[in-house]
Amino acid sequence: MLATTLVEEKLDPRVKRTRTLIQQAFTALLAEKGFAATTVQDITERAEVNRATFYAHFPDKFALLEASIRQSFRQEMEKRTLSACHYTEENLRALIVTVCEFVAQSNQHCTSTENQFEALVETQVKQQIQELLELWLEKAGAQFDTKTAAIAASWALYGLAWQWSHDKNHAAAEDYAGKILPLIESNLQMNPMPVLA
Amino acid sequence: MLATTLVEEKLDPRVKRTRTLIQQAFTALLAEKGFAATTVQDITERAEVNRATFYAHFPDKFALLEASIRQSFRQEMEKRTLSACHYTEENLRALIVTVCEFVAQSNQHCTSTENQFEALVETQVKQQIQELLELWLEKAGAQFDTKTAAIAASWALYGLAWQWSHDKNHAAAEDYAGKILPLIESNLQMNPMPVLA
DNA sequence: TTTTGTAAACAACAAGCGTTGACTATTAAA
DNA sequence: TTTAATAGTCAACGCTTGTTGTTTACAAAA
Repeated sequence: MLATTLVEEKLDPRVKRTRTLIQQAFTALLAEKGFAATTVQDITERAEVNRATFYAHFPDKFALLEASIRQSFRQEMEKRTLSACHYTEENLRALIVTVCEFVAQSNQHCTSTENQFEALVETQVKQQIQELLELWLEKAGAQFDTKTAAIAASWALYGLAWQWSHDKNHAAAEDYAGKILPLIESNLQMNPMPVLA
Repeated sequence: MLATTLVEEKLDPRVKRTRTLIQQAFTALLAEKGFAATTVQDITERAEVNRATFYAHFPDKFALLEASIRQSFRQEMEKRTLSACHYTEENLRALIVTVCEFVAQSNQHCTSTENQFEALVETQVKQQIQELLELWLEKAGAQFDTKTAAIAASWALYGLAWQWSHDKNHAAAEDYAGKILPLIESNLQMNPMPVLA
């Protein structure tokens, strides 16, 4: 396994090229055939890279997906400048919408029960939500156990977003966000009493 | 795939025998080698059953695990007569303890990052928690959206249990249950104001 | 430019997976 | 007891996976 620098600092141009080719091929195949149906061979053929080279960069196709998901969700959050800011009700609302839309979009790539795909998305997204919420709570100078609150809130949020996205005729993400906002807030202890419609 | 009756009603004795053998072999191997290291061949050799027969009963080893988990968690709940009763703070506390202990015990079978194993446990356990909580809420005649509340609570509960079980020197399950009880209750809207230590 | 490290290509490997078709054994009903 | 249905066995298949050893190509330093 070649050196995998998370921050892409001074990277051998060959490495950069190969990774880009693999990522592009993967993204395309994901849209075409879905995750389960895509083999490592498919990816390397499309990328015009040797199969052994793939394994020099990623342990398996799951690791590749993991990296893709993490990157694209992070981008989504940065686009909405979520990571930089602090806790407000409006920021939380924006986060909920972001998660809902991201999950909904992800699930287009997986036919019915591509279990492993969904599990990977879940892990990556949840982790980033949790980190963000913990940051918010600490910035807000919360007196209670911020870690525990962030865990509960991130799981609850992801679960609700997942369910919403699997509801075939779901409301607009913005409306749903309004509905579940007090519920998430109660996990963060940011309001005294949640009221669910 | 042979007929898979969830309730074991009038089942060909050969089928019964084969399934039992497979389940037993699987359970043993899980304890010995962990899930990832166990192959279908291992299972069928141990069970003294042809490999093709395995595929007549389960699509793959993941489906087998799924069935095992569902069954054993259900048993665990029944042992504590959780499924039969209604919502009380004490029952919720017992549920939390049950989940914590089950997750902790499950994770003994998976070395470090057996990701797929954990994901399967998560799905099965969460689903059953959710069903139970929804039942409790409806029995209690809740006026709000019980489905949404049950989803949030089950995800939050599982997430907290998971984190607790991965904390290498965690407190006793009973103590932890006491700590997070108000948090879970707030998702179920069963108390006005959670206070986290 | 030459040298040196290292990425990528290539070919071959053992292993596991999931499926198939022909044959045998068991079950439950006529 | 005979018979029809079906569960199980067996051997083989094509395919994907992850790995390895060798050779070639290239990037950055001397």
